[in-house]
Amino acid sequence: MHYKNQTRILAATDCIIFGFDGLNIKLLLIQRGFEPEKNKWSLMGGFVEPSESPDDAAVRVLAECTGLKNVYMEQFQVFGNPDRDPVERTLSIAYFALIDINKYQNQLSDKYHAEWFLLTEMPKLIFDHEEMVKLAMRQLRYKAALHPILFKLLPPKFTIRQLQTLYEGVYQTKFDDRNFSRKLLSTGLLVKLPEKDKLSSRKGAFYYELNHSNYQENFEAFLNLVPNPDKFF
Amino acid sequence: MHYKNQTRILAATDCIIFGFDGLNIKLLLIQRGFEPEKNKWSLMGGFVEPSESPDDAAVRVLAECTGLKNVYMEQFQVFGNPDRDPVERTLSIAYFALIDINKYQNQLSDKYHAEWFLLTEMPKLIFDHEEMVKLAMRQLRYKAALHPILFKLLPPKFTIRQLQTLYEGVYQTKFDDRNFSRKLLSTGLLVKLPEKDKLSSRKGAFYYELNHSNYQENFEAFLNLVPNPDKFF
DNA sequence: ACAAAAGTGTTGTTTTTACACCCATGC
DNA sequence: GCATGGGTGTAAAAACAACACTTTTGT
Repeated sequence: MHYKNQTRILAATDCIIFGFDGLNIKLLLIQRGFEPEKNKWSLMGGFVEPSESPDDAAVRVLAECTGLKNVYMEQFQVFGNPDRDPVERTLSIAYFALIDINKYQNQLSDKYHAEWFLLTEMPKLIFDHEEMVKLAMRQLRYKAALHPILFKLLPPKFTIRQLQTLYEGVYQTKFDDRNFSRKLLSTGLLVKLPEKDKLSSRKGAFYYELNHSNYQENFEAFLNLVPNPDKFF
Repeated sequence: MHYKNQTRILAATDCIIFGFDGLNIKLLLIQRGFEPEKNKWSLMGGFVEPSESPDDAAVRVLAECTGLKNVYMEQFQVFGNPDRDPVERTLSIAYFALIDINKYQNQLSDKYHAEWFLLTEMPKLIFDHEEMVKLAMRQLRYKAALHPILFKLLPPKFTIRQLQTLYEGVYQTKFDDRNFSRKLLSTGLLVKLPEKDKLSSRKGAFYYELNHSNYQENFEAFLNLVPNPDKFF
């Protein structure tokens, strides 16, 4: 049984993969492996297979391209202009993913020619992928202003300074150190570790890790680590 | 030119249409006009046509079913389990819409057998439409806690009491009258009109309307009309 | 001893909450 | 004149923003 007189179209997922190099937000891009636009820079994407949901497809594609599983991913928008893909009509369900850049070991970078790019040094992308990046970045700012998602970009142990640098990179602004760390610590999301990071200063800065049960419980609660967040959208 | 060895699938939009009857939130449902599940209750939906984006399709379907244009609509989630439609695989891009229930004149209710339902009196729905409704409601609560979208459910002139009843309906709780009206008036979104609504009390309550330029400017700003919003998600 | 980053407290302001009484009117 | 919902103020608490100095330690 099937529906009559309806047009079936391709469905794909594309994923904006964010990482943080300690100073700036980066995007993981690949050189497209097939025609058209072969070897042009592109987001990681792939078609939705018959047996999988779009979410499944996005997870699979990410795993294929990066070797990573259990990654934070969020569906944020469908891109569906009839002519967005010149070959044939393709709906793209767009996701953004946040990964700890250290976990991405370049396993597959030869195969896919993947590379990290600063947002300011991003090459031209195929199709409507630049628009996707723009919207993903906006979505990231929006969501991160309310919920503690940026932790997903950091290694398990991190200093408050690293976290603040991350927030400052995302919002392209400076936050007051004292207010930032006070707010952060008052959330109860962090556990202070006995070790210090001695790489970035003589004195050394204490490492923290997430209190995972608190983190999960408070994930949906509205946080306010970003002053006047709406001015950034 | 087309992509080889890929499966094309149907793409549809479904729309959760919210209205407010002065006391409670309602949903507009229709009896499905074709097999399978003909005459079962369903969300308003339709297939995405070759020449239109999903957003276009959602707008068209809403106009066809209700006669309404320029409606507030928001894409909120793709539903794509391979077996969600028993006939054949169909992706559904889900939207929610907020309409002034008075504007819906039942123009087409005969054709589509459309009816308003309280959430508590909703009939069984086809496919995964009940899950869609649940998620749409959650999305509505989330968004309305931050942005002044609920105004879209009211007529152009309304009293503060009506608005508060609306918020109380959405969050199923009572708000403090004085705090609510103070917060609301302090947003600068409202303009007091000289007329009063005399229907609901002897004294009469002043009507307000939106200050449209302020409204558009502040739409993205985070509001706080709902105390402890996260407890509702 | 000095350079470089870490860490920490106070104060004034704003925002939020909780709470109770008078007002205007139609009947 | 009374019942009904409309409308308003205040005080205490909490959250927030602005701001500067001391600590640690490797060189």
